[in-house]
Amino acid sequence: MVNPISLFNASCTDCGLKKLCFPLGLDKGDILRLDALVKRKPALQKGEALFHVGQPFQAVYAVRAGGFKVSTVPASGEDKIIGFYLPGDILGVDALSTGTHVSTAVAIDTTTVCEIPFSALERLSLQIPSLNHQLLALMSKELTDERMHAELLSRKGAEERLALFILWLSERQSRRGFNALDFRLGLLHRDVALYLGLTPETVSRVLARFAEDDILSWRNKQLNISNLHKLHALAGVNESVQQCLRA
Amino acid sequence: MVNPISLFNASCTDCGLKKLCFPLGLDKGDILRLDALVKRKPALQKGEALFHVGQPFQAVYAVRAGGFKVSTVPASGEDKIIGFYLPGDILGVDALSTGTHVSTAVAIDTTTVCEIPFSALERLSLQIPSLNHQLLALMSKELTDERMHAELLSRKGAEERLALFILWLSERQSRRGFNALDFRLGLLHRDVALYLGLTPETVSRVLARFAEDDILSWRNKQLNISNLHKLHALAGVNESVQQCLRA
DNA sequence: CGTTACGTTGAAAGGGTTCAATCCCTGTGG
DNA sequence: CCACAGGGATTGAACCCTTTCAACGTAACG
Repeated sequence: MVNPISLFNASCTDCGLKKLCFPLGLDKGDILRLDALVKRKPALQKGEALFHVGQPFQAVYAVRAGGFKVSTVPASGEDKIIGFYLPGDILGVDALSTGTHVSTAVAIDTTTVCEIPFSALERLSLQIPSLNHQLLALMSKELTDERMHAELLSRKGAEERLALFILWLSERQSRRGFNALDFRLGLLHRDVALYLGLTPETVSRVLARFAEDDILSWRNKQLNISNLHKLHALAGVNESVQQCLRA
Repeated sequence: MVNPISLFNASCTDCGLKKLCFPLGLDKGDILRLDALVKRKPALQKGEALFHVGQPFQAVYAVRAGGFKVSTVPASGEDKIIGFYLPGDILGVDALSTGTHVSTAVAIDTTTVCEIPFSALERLSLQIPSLNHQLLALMSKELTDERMHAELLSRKGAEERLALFILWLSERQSRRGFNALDFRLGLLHRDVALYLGLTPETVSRVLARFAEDDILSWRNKQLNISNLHKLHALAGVNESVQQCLRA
């Protein structure tokens, strides 16, 4: 019989997400050294927190399945939401400079992560230049994401914000090898509203309008984009945003 | 006679900003090695660009005097503004992962910078762990700043946005050793508006209200805060924002 | 099957934007 | 030294969109 734990404990080498995750750009030997640091953790249930504001920073986490919403307050996402993390994303690095987590990550679904103790990672990165570069690139990605968030929030209209947000999600889906036009989205309207600086009511109304115009439908956590072109137009995508989308 | 170029070419060791800049946390010898990489550049005039969107990434820059506004478009800040950089700040790192600048930095005053070639910096950082850590901390600071930007943009009211923004500037001033309640601010209302997702008209109106209520005055590029307490109240500062402010 | 939380829909109200006119400051040239 | 031009700042009024508050519908869970 195949060991049932083998999948759970899949090494970085075998992981389907290695092209999105840390191993990107590392050679086989280095991946093994990285792999030795990684601790696979038992799954978190929806609503459980991976880390809290104020907690000491000890590790970064790679999402394997499920996802997180991250907010700046201890409560489970009642305040402003500053980001979403999906499979292949790495979270926790925002605590790097202070040594203390400044945000709280809450699972939006049943979620599994890989834990990578940071002190060991930092030590290893001094020996593997490309890993060090990876670390910087990771921070850079965080920066790009946060910038996209600001871009979203600076849009005046609710339609623009939502259209661009969904376009972004779609882009992220396709990067993970999933269908970019039809995918599951475990987020609540409320979460999206908190992320975009809107109210759930507005989100609902805009989505209704989108459905009306045959642009997309989002029912029962399933998002289906039927007219990508119109969505692009509504989002007001320009060159610089295009770059952020691709990043 | 004292060599007039000596001030211009002041080493990191003698620089008044070393507590804010890269050398932070480095010992004397390492500062010298860092210093060897730094190129002091002639001053930029108001409106001149330090780097453009699309330009290859070769160096990061530390602001010595003056300041920059950074936007995501090639034109000189006509579109959305994503950040301001003041003395002691380091800019350019957002190009790190792509190798190409994704933003344009334009001087808002007569401005002098130190240029640090990045490839050399990255090489040196592999030899000096604390410098490597500095690099990560720098990225982390960029992240915090961008998060603050998102925080500002997610505020619903114009008063809240402006109040918090000014509070933030004040905090940055005091960190540089300047008067936190009365300082020069080379920004146009228009720049602030573009940064905060508002119109110049709204900024003007809110500032008029602030002056009316004896909270602050901003005339002729001179900003004077007369009632910090009220400003805090208007900004709706909470714990997590407080942390961002201090960061 | 009922409870709870989320989603939807409606009408009213508030605040920022927009557009346009005027003012003010700066720097320029006569 | 003064006059003029230009860009930015101010002020006013009308409009539009989001928020707010409330009620109702609906899906998931025990």
